[in-house]
Amino acid sequence: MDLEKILRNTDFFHWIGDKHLSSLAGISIPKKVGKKQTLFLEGQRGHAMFLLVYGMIQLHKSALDGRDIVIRVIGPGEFFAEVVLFEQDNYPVSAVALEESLVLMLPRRQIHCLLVDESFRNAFITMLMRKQRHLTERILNLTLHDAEERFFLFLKEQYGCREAYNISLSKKDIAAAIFTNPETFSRLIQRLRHSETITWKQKELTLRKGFWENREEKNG
Amino acid sequence: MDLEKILRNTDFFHWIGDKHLSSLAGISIPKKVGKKQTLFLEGQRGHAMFLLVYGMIQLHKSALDGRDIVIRVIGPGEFFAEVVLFEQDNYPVSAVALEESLVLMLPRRQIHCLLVDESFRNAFITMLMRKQRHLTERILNLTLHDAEERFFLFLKEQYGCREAYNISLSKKDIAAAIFTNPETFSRLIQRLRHSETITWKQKELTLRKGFWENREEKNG
DNA sequence: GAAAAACATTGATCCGGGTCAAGAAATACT
DNA sequence: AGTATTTCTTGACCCGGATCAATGTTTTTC
Repeated sequence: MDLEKILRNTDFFHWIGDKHLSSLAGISIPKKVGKKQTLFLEGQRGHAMFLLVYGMIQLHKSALDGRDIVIRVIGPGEFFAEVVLFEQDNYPVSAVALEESLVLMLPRRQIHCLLVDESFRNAFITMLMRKQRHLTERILNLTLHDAEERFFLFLKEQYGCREAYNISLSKKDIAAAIFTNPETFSRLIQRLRHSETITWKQKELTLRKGFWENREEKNG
Repeated sequence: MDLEKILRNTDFFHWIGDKHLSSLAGISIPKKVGKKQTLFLEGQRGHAMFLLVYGMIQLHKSALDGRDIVIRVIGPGEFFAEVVLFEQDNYPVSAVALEESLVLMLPRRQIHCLLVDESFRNAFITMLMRKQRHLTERILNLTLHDAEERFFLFLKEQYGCREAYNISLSKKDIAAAIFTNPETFSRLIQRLRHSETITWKQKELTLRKGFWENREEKNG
């Protein structure tokens, strides 16, 4: 596996000069995470941020009453846990692999060195801003969309607008990602099946032809 | 008014060397914003971030159906609209003053120059991370607390844990900030009045003695 | 100071979706 | 394989809070 190539393919490292890129590739540590395995726990100390190469990672926070809230689901090419580079040493969320995944660990020290380079710095900060925007969208999403809309937004964000999907996540995990529970999600799926909006057997999810186009008009 | 002193008093600029601080004070443009006045609109072009000196600024986003969602309420000493420094030129939210406020405009160009300095850079990025964490908390808040809890969290965040508050915000604005509507908020207030948890006439809000202490036990 | 506009309260009604429970189906375990 | 455990589905029930509507109250405006 060619780390340098992987890094190059993320939109983030696209901007970086070869010199920095290869030095980064040199210091990044690849790590496989099996399905349901925990990468780190909320509150744990840590000195590295991560880049997801393939797979899917769920970031969640635990409430005092034991409930878990999914903050976001990370897809390939995305960074996470960058908070640990600066503000504090403890991971603010827990990270669990929803599928078999490969991550690169990027140690804090090296990232700090790279920040001296202006192009790297700007790319890094831009990435942070994009995250912030994303979280903002999620708040919007949460308050003014119902479960159905959140489901399709989830599909769009994680896999893009397609007509057929190969879903390896469990329904339970999807339910959590769209802030609902398995029961409600199951009912939602039934409704969509009956209205012939979707079919879903095993891992094969397909949408009614022209689904996204019609949806766009409806929502502007 | 001594800009340099104001800047020095924010936790952010605490770290900055005098040299940078005064150069920043030199380039920051103070601006008064009257109650209900708009500082900028979602989608508008802009090249400056802001620091709130006093007052209260509401950041909100408009949905397609016309509803407005409050992303957050900015208090004195906080930065906002920093997204415009990097990722894109357009403000992603609208900013309206909920009370008479004073802001400092910090033009993008100068901020970029300051980022070359390591201590400034680290403080800046740390500030971004803190925001991210804050948004994350807000998502948690939204999903697992009810209106009552959100109200007290709002009080705590905006004014701290006190027993008496002087509230200049309208109930309507508070309702929006805690993601509910005026009707529900009004009913909530009545409930709290009857259970003798609070009194609230005019701008004077007072909490039952020992309110916060008892609350802490209850919530861990 | 009167009219208009914005804000606040209260009541009646309704619904999305959370919770509890119990069975079915799929996975994992030895 | 057969059992155990987790996941998924379905039904019954309930509740927080949104919505609509009507009225009272405060603030703006001219």
